[in-house]
Amino acid sequence: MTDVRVRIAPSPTGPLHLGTTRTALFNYLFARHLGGTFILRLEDTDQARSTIEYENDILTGLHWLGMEWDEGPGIGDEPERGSYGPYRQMQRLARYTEAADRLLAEDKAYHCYCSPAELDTERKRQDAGHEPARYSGRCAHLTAAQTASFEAEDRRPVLRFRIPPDRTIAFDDIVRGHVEFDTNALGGDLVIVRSDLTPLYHFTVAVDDAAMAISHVIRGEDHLSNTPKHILLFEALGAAVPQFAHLPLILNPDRTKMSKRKSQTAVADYRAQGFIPEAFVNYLAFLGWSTGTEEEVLSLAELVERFELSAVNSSGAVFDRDRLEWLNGQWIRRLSPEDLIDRLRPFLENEVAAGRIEWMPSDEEISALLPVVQERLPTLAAVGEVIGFLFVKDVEPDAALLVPKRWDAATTVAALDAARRRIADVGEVSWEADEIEPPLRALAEERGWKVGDLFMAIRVAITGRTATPPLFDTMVALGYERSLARLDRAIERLAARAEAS
RNA sequence: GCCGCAUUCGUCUAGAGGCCCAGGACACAGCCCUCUCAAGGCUGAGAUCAUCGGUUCGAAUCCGAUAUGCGGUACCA
Repeated sequence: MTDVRVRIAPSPTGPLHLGTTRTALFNYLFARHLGGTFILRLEDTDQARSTIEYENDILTGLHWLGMEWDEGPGIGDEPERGSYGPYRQMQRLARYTEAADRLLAEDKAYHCYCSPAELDTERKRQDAGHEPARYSGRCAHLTAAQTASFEAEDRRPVLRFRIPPDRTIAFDDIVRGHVEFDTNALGGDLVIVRSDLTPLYHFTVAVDDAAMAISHVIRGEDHLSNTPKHILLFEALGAAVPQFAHLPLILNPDRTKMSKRKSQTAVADYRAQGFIPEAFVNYLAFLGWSTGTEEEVLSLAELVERFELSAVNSSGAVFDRDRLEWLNGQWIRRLSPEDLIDRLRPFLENEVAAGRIEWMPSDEEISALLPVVQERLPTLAAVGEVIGFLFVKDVEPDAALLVPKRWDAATTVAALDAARRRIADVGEVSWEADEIEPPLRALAEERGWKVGDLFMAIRVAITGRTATPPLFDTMVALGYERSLARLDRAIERLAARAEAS
């Protein structure tokens, strides 16, 4: 068997897309599982839309997810690595020109002088007549005189590849099985070089896959219909035809192909929202594939071990953010404390920058909080919600929230006041959760209050919210003085309000 | 229009002729745990396996038709 060489070929015309990422993942898993080579090639021939920012976003995102490639740009400090380069199509232009010239010389391609407007009216006419849209082949056999006349009109020709008529192109797709196409339904001769002499996708992909000795083309289902064109091009180029595997599409909730119009598609956005790479990769791997066992939470290395291309599904998969969040929580809970702190730090800094918290907690403070925080984080970005109230000078509890539903304001003031005294009695030296809790339970029992009501009043007074980590751990984290101060403030505010009404 | 691909709980999926009047997970509901929120545990609801016909002793699994959906049909990738 020949060497396994696969590639991901993103186009830097937008930020790293979820679909591209999933395709990259499956290529990566396939290559690593078989000990093959994983290649990154940048398809940047659409100069109008490609930018260096998008290119960086794509490389950064792929690195972030841990899918290291063996050949291509952006490996370590090198501009690129690998002996099949260059890996940017704009740097391979000479190769496309050479291949195009060859096809032209062999009469497998020809110059076409039809203008876009002419082609457009032709298509409209076909559409109106319920005919399949296809290029008529008007320029397929021009005489020297006709060519000269077009040139005299200063028309700039495109290069068209001859699609042979009446042939059946068949291949065995690794995920879909046997697929056949009639070459008459391919839309006629294919433009492979623009009138400005830049090459087009179908052409560059075949030239490059051949030149880079790609053994398996693993890509989205949206390319299935293009495959016969590619096969014809491989043949014309005298190259071996690789194996194909067309992956099911990732879908919007309405089951159309996932788009940024209807879904969040940029990987960088998920990263910014506190999803971690372990979860992301884990989630994506299970879109269209599964191990066949009941395992759900698997690392990249475990996925590599289990991956089988032939086990990939053939029907599209709706992206389910709820499930991603669940997996993210699973992975966050599996992180070591040191690791979690490192990953949380930028999100806390972001909270500071956004003014949602007033200062940056120290590593020691975060570390002390971790046991109660870790299981409460669906995403890293949720950290502000969970412990942010500790890192602001004051909270301003809503008076309505302060009063438990079974109580009135007067009872609440009395209860907070009594609690404040018990808490003060604990003293700064004994300031531990186990020391604070018993006297407050005793207080509730003495007064015949529901423990939950008392604790809720204290919780809101101290944190300003009704959902927090365990109360006494929270108080310890806040500190003796600050806890008492917040209680005082709450009592004051509530008393003033009670009087006023 | 033409060509192609697909169709199992709301969603991701298991299932490759009898183990399936269909299993797991997310989401949802209830209960337990519990100071709230989570996490965790248990239980539940949820799929006439798109429809029709065929092959077979037997079909979610094989074949055909139909329907529906999606993808492609560019001097985009």
